Amino acid sequence: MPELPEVHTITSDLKKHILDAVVKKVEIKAGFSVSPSAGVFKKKLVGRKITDIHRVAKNILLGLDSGDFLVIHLAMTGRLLFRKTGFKADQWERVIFTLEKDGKIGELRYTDLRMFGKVKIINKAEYKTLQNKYGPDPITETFDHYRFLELLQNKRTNIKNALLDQTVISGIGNIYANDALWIAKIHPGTKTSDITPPMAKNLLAAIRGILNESIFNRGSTLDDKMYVDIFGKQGEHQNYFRIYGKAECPRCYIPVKFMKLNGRGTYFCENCQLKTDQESLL
DNA sequence: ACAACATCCTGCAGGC
DNA sequence: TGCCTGCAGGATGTTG
Ligand SMILES: [Zn+2]
Repeated sequence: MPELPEVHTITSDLKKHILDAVVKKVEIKAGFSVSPSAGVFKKKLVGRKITDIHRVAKNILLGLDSGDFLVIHLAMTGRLLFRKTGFKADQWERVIFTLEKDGKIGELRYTDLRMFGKVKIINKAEYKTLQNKYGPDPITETFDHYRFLELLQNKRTNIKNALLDQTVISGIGNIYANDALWIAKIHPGTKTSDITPPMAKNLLAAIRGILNESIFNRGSTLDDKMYVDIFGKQGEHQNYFRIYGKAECPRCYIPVKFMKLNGRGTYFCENCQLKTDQESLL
């Protein structure tokens, strides 16, 4: 599923290929809703130049020369595919943007099997609101583990659920939450109130480490093949998962435990992931 | 106020 | 074979 590394990969590829492109045509497929509704959406987009491309949390933002932003959130099954006009139709096409850059025409296709994703145009004020609702970004923002711990402890829940809360820290999804907790040797069910500064330090380093590693590997493509880059190519980081989807702990060589935590699949090792500060036991 | 739960939707796997 | 159930999980709306 697209989390920070996958959205980062897509955003940086888009920056290389469609920055300064002009939107020539927009087609919204039946059954899919954009915001504002189709007529206004097209009017705000056709003829506009894409002057800026960046990521906010798991959103892809395309800044327009009108001052508006096209915001795309892929949720779980959304894809952005960059195709030559006439390239065979993709599965689950929802919105087709025809773009012109340097006299060449191409298409940016938003496809989404389950249609949980969002495609919308927002103005500058709404952009500010969007930015402000998220917790700090572990890749693009500098903050220390004391600040991180403070944010975590604003939530009275377990640590894994807090990591998935985008208002605490942005960009982490279920896969990297599982793996970061394994790297930091923290049990996913640990209450945020039981996290100590050394644990927060390890965890923040684990989060930054695993996200950067996945960015290097161009993201993770699961067996469902849902995440691919803008050229339809799979990521590689699924080959380096630590605990997510694993049967055996790579540190202890014992079976991995699986449970549902707040409704999400949670993998952990009951031997090396504890609910206490492991340093303090020494 | 806020944590936990239900919901949106489709495709696929597993059981009978 | 084919029907049914459950599962996947990001974000939001609802419940307690
Ligand atoms: Zn272990």
